[in-house]
Amino acid sequence: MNHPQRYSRAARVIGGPESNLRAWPGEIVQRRFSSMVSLSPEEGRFLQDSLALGRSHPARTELCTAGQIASRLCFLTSGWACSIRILPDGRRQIFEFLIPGDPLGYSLFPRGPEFLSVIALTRVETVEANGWRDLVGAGNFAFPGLRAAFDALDREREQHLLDQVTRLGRQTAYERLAHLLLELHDRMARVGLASRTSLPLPLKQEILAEALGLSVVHLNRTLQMLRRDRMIELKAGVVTFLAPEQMRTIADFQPNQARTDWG
Amino acid sequence: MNHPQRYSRAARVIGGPESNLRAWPGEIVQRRFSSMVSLSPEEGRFLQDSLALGRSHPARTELCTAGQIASRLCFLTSGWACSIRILPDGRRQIFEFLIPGDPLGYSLFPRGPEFLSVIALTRVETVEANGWRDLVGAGNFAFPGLRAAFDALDREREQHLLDQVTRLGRQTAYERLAHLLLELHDRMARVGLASRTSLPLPLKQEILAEALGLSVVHLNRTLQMLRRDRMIELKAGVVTFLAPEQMRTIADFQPNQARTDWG
DNA sequence: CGGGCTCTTGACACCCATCAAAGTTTGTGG
DNA sequence: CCACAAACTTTGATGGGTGTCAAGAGCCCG
Repeated sequence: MNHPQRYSRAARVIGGPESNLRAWPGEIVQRRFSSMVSLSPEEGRFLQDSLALGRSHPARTELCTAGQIASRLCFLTSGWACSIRILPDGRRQIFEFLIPGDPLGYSLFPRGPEFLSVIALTRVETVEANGWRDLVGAGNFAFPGLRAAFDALDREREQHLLDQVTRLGRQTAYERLAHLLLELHDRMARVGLASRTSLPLPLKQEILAEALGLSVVHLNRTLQMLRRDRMIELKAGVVTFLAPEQMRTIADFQPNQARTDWG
Repeated sequence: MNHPQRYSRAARVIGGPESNLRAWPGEIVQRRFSSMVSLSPEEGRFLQDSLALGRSHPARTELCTAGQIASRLCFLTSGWACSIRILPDGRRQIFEFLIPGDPLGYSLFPRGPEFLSVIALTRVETVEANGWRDLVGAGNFAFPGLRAAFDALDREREQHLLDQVTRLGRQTAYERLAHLLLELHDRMARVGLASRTSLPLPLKQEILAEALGLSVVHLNRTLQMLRRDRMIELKAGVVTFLAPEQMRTIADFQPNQARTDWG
């Protein structure tokens, strides 16, 4: 189901993110960490050196279950995934979207799929990190920046969940969708995968509906309302924001607050 | 606004939980920890000795903001509280209820009240714990049981949030309310504050509505449907479960999975 | 060119919010 | 202990947001 592939650091030289060659997967993880904290040169090197085994997974694959201890620390380096719960009667609720740079449930504890599963929404590339045992969970003061980064990742995940609760509990379909699009744009932009006004969004409307607690039909109509109001354009899987400030107000969108260095 | 009061361990002798005298507040925290992990005698003693300053807060008081670093570790020893977000237009969304034994946002990071606030729903007693710096966050292997307990607390909070998302996103009002009541009963029973079939619930319907993303009126009607279907009785702030198994099926309620010792 | 997917649109029903007002309980002061 | 006010619960009427069912349109891919 997945195809292991080893990277050497040399690959970094030949392929940047814009290159046609396969990009060095550490690039995106590096950007993700830098968007939250400042790493020392040693920490940056440790991070790069720890990233070893790359894998590719087709869409719809289960990337990890909460049923197994996530002993290996993995990052998404390309593609989209989500964490989801499936109810016995087939209803599906998406908790959170995962984009390149995000960790794959590194804090998962053995719990069944009725608790949570992580599923690839597109073709996805992951990279496995080694030597993190002493950094995650147990304290390690040799790399305070990396520790801070993991704390920030936890806080960011918490913010995503709380925002998700607020959307579902207290916002209309229109506000929900606007808020989610702004969140995704914000996150993608922070790792350099979105321009200031546009967002590549390779998701079926069914997926957005499952995240926002709506039916596909109603999600479609809401999307069209956003277009009719000239809030967004949507062509070929790319959302363009036409009135981002107004949208932020309508959706009560608060930008991410998890970063620790405000300088 | 709050009235500090010092406890000595001797207080444990004179007042048990059923006593008219003020109960030793560590009792409930002890039960909370024991419901998740097995503590060694030394760990139990450390836990008890760390609990020092008790405080009392009237209902509607703000217990802690996400705006201040929660440098002090606090536990709720009596009464109910909740974590909540208030939108600019006044809409309110409750994220989670806090019951006796629960920690009060110990992992909070400086973020404003537009992120999250913790508010007392009834008169509330808290107790402050000292000497935990090295146990929470940084690794401490002298007390593996306590470390495991904090991990379990994190996982439980995560479960509550994911359940909350599922309720709001994919369940009907009837299922939502049933699920929440079962969760609260489960949690209260685990710390010895609920019998096998009943649950003291000192909450206004308005509060339940704010947690479940419903209007007060509709929450009231849903409550009556549960009564009409002879699922519950509700008298004088006490819920009695008449068909708990059937209710679990309807609400797809999964009991807590965060505990580490399954023996 | 045909067969799935996905997106879109329409019709209809229902769940739930809102507004309003009547009951009921709780709290408070005399 | 009573009287009264305030808060909370309950009930009714009405409208709107959203789900469901169904069918057509666009698109991709074999």
